[in-house]
Amino acid sequence: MTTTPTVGLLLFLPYRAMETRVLAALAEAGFDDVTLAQARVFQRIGPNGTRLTDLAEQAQVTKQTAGFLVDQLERAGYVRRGPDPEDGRARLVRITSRGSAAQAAAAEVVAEVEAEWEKHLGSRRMGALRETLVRLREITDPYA
Amino acid sequence: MTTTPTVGLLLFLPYRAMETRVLAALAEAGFDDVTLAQARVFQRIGPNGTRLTDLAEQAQVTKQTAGFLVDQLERAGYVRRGPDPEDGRARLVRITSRGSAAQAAAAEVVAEVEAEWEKHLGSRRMGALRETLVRLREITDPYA
DNA sequence: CGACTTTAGACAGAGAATCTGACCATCGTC
DNA sequence: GACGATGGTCAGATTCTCTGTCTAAAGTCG
Repeated sequence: MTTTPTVGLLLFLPYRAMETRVLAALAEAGFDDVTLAQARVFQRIGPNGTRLTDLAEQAQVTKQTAGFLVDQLERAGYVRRGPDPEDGRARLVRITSRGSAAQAAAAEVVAEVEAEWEKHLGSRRMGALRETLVRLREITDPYA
Repeated sequence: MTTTPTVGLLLFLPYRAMETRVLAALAEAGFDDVTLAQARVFQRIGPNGTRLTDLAEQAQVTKQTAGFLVDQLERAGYVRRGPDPEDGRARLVRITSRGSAAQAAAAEVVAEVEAEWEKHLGSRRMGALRETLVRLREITDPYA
């Protein structure tokens, strides 16, 4: 198969490569109880906490699913649920110190992989890629 | 959150948008019994048939999972399993006429979405994106 | 204020997707 | 022809995800 795949699939390949690398590195660093699905939600928790509904929306899963994954992250000590001062119904999912450590480890690998990509592509192309993707996000991400 | 996400996540967003659009269009066109997981495998079946093991490898799932999904695609009439003339152990997964019809419908939407992207980005940027992704594939896709 | 609608989240149960482990048949090699 | 590697299946367990239903707290409008 020497046919060039669609842009869609071409986008997916490096994304998956990144995801795989990050998850492997996390496991290596002792965070070996995080699953891919959990990481996809975890990744979206902001520094000041994020509501479950927002997490669900951004990860494009139902709030039940998001809740299920947050339960696990909570049991593993990566996040905790707290009240939302601005809304009595809502609860904020916040990152614990263990969660921060994991995030830091993840960020390190992300930087490493991005550096590899930049080395392969050249910094001009890498910069253009980043910029193009940001523009593309405008029409492909409803939560931009 | 106005922070620019990582390139990894930026790659994912348009990919998912494409995937969602294609699946919705397929459902619209009467192919409403295909799930996302099935489509991800289906997408990789070549015109001359593909072995289960190859499908599994490319989709990065176990051969059991690939087999499970192919079972469903077969039951729904999108593919059929046949012998592999070159290897008695192997069986080739081939696309049926119904499968081809679905593929054609999918290709149509892909072209449509890519046209939207090109309109938004401009043809120069779109071309550069495609080229950059092909290069990036060299170091991120073990099956390139 | 008080009734109505919406929103945030949880609980329960079912279904889909994925994995590990064990197994058989065929291929390639020596 | 024996032996390790490869392609595929079967069985069972786990993980992920969804639909449906429910409660509590906002928000809206008379």
